[in-house]
Amino acid sequence: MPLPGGAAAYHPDLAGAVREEEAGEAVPRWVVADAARDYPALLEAGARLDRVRDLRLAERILSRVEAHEPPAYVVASDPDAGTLFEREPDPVDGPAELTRLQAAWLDQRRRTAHAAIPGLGALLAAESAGALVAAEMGRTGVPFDREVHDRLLRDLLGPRPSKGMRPRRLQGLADQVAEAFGHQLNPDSTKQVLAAFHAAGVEVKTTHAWELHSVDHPAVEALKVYREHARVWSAFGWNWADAWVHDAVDRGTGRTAGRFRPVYIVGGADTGRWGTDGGGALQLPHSVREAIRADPGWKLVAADAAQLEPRLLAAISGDRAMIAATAADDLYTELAPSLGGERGKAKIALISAMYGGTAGDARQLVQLMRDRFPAAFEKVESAARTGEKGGLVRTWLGRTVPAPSERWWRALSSEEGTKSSASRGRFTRNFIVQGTAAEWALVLLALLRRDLYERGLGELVFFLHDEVMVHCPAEHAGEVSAAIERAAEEATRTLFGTMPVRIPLRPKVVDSYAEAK
DNA sequence: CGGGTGGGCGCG
DNA sequence: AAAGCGCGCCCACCCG
Repeated sequence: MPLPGGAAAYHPDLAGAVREEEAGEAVPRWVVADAARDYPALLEAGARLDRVRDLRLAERILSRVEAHEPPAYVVASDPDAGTLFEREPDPVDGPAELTRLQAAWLDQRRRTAHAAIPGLGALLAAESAGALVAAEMGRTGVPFDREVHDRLLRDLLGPRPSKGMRPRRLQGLADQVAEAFGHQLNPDSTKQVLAAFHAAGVEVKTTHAWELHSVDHPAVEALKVYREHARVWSAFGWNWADAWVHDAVDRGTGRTAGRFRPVYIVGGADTGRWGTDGGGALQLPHSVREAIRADPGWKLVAADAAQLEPRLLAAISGDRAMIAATAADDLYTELAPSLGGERGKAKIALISAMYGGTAGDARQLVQLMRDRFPAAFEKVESAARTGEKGGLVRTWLGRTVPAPSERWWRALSSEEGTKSSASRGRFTRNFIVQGTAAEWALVLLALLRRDLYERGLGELVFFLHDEVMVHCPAEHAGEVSAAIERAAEEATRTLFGTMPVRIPLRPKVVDSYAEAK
């Protein structure tokens, strides 16, 4: 499917044709050049796509899969190479764009087969489904109550100030910081704050909260509160709402309702996690979440996967003892007897193993991991070792790390080499876990999206790494909760078959996002 | 003056 | 300077 604008040249009503095909007996899998670019216009015209292959997203995944070997298309002995266009379906009398899309799609299909990675087809399908979800959620938006948001801001900051001024209470905090130092200064200026601490005889290297934590000076507390409030004001305050919250006309009632409409970037992170382009949807502070509210008569069903990454580490490593522990709702509590005795220690042991932490208790707790869960430990260790040497690692379904840069290889033989090598090792160590978690979530989204649509239960409105949120009529909330739990189960089976790993998604029916978690 | 970078901190 | 992963966003600051 080429871009809607250009498509009009040879199809006067693309959206209409799409609607017709989608309603037909055999639902197609559309080949799209770039759903993020092309799908919103179709949605606007009322044409929903059920299944697609997104060539742009697939290309990125494939090119990284292939980074370790010569590209398939220059391998002369490849029997497919010469037959590419012979296998092409009916010739198309369309713009060159269509021919190019078709060739690109066939090429990707051949390369996918050539890569011989069992999960790769599923990954490409899931990534493409993600593109649909992202566009649909971006269009739908998160239900958002501007009045509640305004009240939260006023309580925290004081009334909305005129342009160029700090809110009253924020200015009060700035004054407190200045008073504590005994002179005027801009608390937003690291340079000035650092100089002020030095003048007061406090020899800190940075003004990070964690470094100031152990500093005994009256400015510390005021500065901490100032920064918290300043962040809400600048990144999630009135100006943010003006830019990102729109009014939507409520179905039925005709009332207008606020909708926060971020722009999601599918696969924005190397690990396959999503990013956002403006709007800060993935960093919404807890302090403003109360403003995310269901419409009257509707509910939000918010669900998050507890300890997603360690559960996936258990699965991808095949560590039998750890897989058995995933039967528990709280993995950390379950593993505490084996990992340091307390829940908190078990958590540090697992997180440090996945992140490559060595400080404090971590080193010792990671040793416990090695002793008690050797297969899980070896999985992340070997990923780290591979990365340190410049090797490539993959997620369960085959998403591959970007190859190290030329600069990285050059640095390897220099003074800096040890540091960059260790850093790369921590990245690849974490990549296999975070990346597999991202693809589990993608599969979940794809399954849930279809189920919600087919049964008309509600709409996906938010996704955040290991959380999903559905907005639905109150009477559907129970069914939506069940659908979410089922989708999680099905996603787990899709990735891991009969392996007895458990990855529960816990739905909670709420009126406001602040009540979730 | 406008773009690029680093500090700092929000989220998972 | 997190001891340890992945991001985005804002501000101050620097440089051309």
